[in-house]
Amino acid sequence: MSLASERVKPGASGKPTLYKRIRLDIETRILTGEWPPGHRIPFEHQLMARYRCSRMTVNKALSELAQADLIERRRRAGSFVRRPQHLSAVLKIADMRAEITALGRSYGYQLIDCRRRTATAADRARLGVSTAGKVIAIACRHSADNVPFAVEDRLIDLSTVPEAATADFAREPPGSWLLHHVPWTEAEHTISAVVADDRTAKALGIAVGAPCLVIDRYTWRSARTVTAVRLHYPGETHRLVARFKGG
Amino acid sequence: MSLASERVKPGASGKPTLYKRIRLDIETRILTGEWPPGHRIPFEHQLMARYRCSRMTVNKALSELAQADLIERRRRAGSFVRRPQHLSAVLKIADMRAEITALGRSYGYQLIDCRRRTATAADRARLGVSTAGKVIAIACRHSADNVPFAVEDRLIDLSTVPEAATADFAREPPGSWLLHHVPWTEAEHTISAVVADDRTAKALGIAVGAPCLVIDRYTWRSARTVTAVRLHYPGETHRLVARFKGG
DNA sequence: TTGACTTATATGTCTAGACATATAATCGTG
DNA sequence: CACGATTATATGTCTAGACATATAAGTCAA
Repeated sequence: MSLASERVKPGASGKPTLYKRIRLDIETRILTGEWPPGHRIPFEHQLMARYRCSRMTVNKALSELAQADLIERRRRAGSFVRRPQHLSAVLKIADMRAEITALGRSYGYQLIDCRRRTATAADRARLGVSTAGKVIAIACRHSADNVPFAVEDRLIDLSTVPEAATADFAREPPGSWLLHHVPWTEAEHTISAVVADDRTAKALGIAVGAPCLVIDRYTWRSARTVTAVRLHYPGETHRLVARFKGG
Repeated sequence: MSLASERVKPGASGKPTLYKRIRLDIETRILTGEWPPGHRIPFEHQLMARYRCSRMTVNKALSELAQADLIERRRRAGSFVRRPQHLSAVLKIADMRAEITALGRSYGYQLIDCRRRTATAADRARLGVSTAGKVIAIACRHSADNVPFAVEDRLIDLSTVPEAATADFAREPPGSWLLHHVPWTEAEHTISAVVADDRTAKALGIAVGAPCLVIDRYTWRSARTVTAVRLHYPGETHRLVARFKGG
């Protein structure tokens, strides 16, 4: 048996691949606190020696850890364990139709109100713009198996998305239309809880005072506001669920 | 000028690097709908030809897109645009103390109740285990600047984390202790909205019937349940915010 | 037609180099 | 001592190969 055979070979003995093992090793040390925030991770060339592999392999492991925000990489200085992030939510932008049909339920859509107007002061504040261009204000409802699923209250900035003026939002939900016509570069989500007011309760078919989950989403395309949307979900029945892996 | 100079060089003209450009190109086509869900992305060797680069470069771009769940890669078959994910939330596991101090507020912690017992049927159901081992049940409160921030109701499976029996949860919040002593491999979050019941209202110092944001978190370590925790936040004042980039 | 075997192929991982680039550390100078 | 120039170094990206592996597709026999 040659000396080289001591090296961990890919796929050897059913184990995960080498770069995954390196990643998991480091991740474990971080999550157990053995390497606390601020700790400098061994340099790539040190990890090369420790795992007897090439730099690209340790680089792949470290890059993925950096992508996951577990470590921070600084040229010339090295890689450092980051402070744990705040409790933060990341909600993927998705189409309500896709969301509902993926649950195996039939999708329904009703346009409640759609009007085009010059942005009011309130509109400008909500969109975070200072100039008074045209906007479209939309109120609509999404339902699953003919039961109200969410009500949507949306503002679209026509100066960013002029094509939206020609879209038929009676036929197509604005979320779907935007997702298919406007690439977004940045988004912000805020999740909160409220109790249903009269109008929301009526639209969702729930009691006034019942809990609602509220999601506010702002979307930008290269520093220009695209749209601001507020979604009300009935809190008793709707849940946001996410499962994810740490390895 | 040589033929090779036609190739996009790293750092040329202040542009992003090549693999990032490839990633952005593909991402844009997906997000605009030009490549709909199910569409097969050009094979790596085709992208090599199109961008005149090595396979490792396109592989890095595609790997990152796969990590972001935008595409799915299947051996021998190719890479495919994934259906948009459901509206799903990813909440990073973080320490409540870190979360509050990061907001520039002082952290406070009060243990309300802590008892060790053999798992009841309800405990087993909540933890998703079938055997009746020992558990620790904890109720506590986190506050920011002496104002209640969240109440926590937690169950720890002692058969997975026997060391927890010796921890002093009157001194250290169980979330912090676990984060520093137990590496997790998987987690699941559920966000919902409820109205405060009597006990919750009293602990949070809000009115009965006021909206609350509820986060349920389950944590596993390699197929064994570690802990189940339910957090109640006052919905009027607390918000989960996340900002993220699409490029 | 169906099931078992074979083959072709796209992705998954890895190597041993290379040059680019940001920046911490050092050195010199006013 | 303060500040600007230089240097060393760790990361960032890339190449042109290699072999491993899962699997779609084709082949052949029962």
